[in-house]
Amino acid sequence: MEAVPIVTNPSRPVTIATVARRAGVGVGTVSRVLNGAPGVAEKTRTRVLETIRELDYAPSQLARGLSTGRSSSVAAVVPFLTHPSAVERLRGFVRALTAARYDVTLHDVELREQRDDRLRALAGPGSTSDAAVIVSLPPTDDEVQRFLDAGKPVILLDAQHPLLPSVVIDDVAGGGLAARHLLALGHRRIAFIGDTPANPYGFTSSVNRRTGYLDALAEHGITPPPAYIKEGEHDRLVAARLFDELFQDGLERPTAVFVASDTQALGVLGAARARGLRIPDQLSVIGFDDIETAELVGLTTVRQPLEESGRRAAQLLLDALSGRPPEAALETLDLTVSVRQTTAPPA
Amino acid sequence: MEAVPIVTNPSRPVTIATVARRAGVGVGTVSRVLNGAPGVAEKTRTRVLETIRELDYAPSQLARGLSTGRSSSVAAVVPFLTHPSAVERLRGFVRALTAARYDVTLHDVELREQRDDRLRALAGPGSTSDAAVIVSLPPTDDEVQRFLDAGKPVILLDAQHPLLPSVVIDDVAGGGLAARHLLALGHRRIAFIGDTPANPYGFTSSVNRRTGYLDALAEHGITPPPAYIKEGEHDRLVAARLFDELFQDGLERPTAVFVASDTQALGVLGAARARGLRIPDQLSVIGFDDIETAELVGLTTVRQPLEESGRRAAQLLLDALSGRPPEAALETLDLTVSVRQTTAPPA
DNA sequence: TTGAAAGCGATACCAT
DNA sequence: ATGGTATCGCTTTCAA
Repeated sequence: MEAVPIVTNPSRPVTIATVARRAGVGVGTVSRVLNGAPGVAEKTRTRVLETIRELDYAPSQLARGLSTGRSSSVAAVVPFLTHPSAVERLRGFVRALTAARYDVTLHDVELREQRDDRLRALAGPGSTSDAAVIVSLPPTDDEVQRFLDAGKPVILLDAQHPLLPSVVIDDVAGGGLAARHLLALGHRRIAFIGDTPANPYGFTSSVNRRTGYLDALAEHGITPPPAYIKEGEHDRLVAARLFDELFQDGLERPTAVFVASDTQALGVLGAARARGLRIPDQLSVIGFDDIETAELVGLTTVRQPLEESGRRAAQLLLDALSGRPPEAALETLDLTVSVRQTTAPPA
Repeated sequence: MEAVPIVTNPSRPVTIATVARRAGVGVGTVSRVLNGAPGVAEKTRTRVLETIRELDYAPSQLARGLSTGRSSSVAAVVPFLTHPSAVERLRGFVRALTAARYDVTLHDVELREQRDDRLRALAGPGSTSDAAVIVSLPPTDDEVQRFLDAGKPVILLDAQHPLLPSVVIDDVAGGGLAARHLLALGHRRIAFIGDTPANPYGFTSSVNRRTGYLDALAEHGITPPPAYIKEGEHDRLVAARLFDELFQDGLERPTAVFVASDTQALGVLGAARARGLRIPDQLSVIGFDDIETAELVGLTTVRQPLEESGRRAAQLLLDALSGRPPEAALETLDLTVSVRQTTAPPA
């Protein structure tokens, strides 16, 4: 007794020609039906549709793309590992684009070199995607120019460039928000821990948040000692180390610390716990971003609408793709302070 | 004075023909160079390569795909929002596939209906991807058959099917691990909170973990009262509610609870805190998965190698794509207990 | 070693 | 309203 073959359909793959033949029409007609083009008799349309169903036919996206010059797919360049916030943005982006029947190809960037390669490849010819969103990575002028030359719409999300539509927040204002929250509670000795300005990706949010923090303090006539400002690689453990440095020298201890990202704030929280510091009684901590974990651990933080930012970027991209002029070159999202359990008046 | 046009390259896009013409060779030769095919004189190859560089040419993936029948892209179907663990798996997967020069298209699935649509579309003709990985979603026999018919390799990650290579863990063993950790600490009244077996996606890990838990308890002659076993939607807040139910009736309070996923365990932790329960003194909590947040909050949990599972799935997929026979139809990853701060001997 | 030409599977224009 | 055909940009025979 022979083994029953698993493959049900050993025949040639069904193409538009198969459908046309079977339905007794030309390929042009099938194509019209497929694309809802006008000028097809109702009776014909029905017959074709039926044949399509019988054959379980679906047009090759590849062939369609080659023919039309559009692939219905967009690229998302994301620092996947380094930024949890990027994942939440991506979520909003993918959802909105899926709803619009676009595919999203994911380009994880964790190394400087990858970043360069990806941007170069995506902008060039040969790339499959119709457009791209770049998350948290400011492109250089040359890179932008390449995209422009290629005629590919690009949206910047959490990054900015004069020639590209961007969805951002006002980091300076956000830094001010954080500092003022602490000031309002009565804190005067407020430290800052953030990302190094010399980071390989060109992230600038941390420095801007620092500026906002310094401005707010200045308004209150406060100039923090240089030792209150610690910057290092955007990493939880590095942030913990920086926090510990605050306790070395004969430095007067801060009563509060503003950490420029939740990821780093989480590290600070851990380090503070390790020191036996009661939070918020002995030390207030405020983060920035409001990633999901922030809520889980009760971290007070400056909230930016991460998922919504993804949706907005998607919308701008869809606008650009449909040839509509961008509503605004620069879209700035609102910030609020999510007050939770890590901030309180100083002892 | 005229405005300087931004567009540097108003000319027709550069194709393989452009390169061929410019280099004074046929397109076939350029193609051979592009693909490292043998039989090209070194001198010719150099000239072509140079021309390619001058023109900043890159072959159209679309055209190449249409011609070869392969697109160098694979689909990843992921319950993005419902499972944080899925993101970590995806990370490993994307990394490995990027290294192998494949594109990954992301298919977020949050609704039952989306799940069905996506699987159907990806298996059918017309789909761009050469293969697919499906994360945490067990496909039906019909769905599997469609993939098989289409000749598209599929790997299941955190899911299982007799006809498909799968990367999984032994959930029953894992449940046992969790229970035995608590038993070893001296606990006897151990509750269980998990995902509902009737979930719309067909996730089965929770029931299996429950089985392992029950078996381990039975080995110690313990049969937990039915009220100790709570199941509901896989959601943090739902888990918190289920936990609260443990305190209703005249039920003898458990000294420990095994929660079938970290996401749910985080909810339980919150609910316990809200009740003023000191953890682990008054109550031990152990989760499952070891997502990143688990470490941050100090949750004791059963650890499965999430990112590595993604890498393994990628490897299996690459094997399948290169026609090598799958090394094993079923790959089972190791589990360990990450002991942190939420478990201790009962008071 | 190389060039020419036939597909790959769609779309879109041109007749009819 | 519909069929036929050129076209998209590449790979891959087939000759030379």
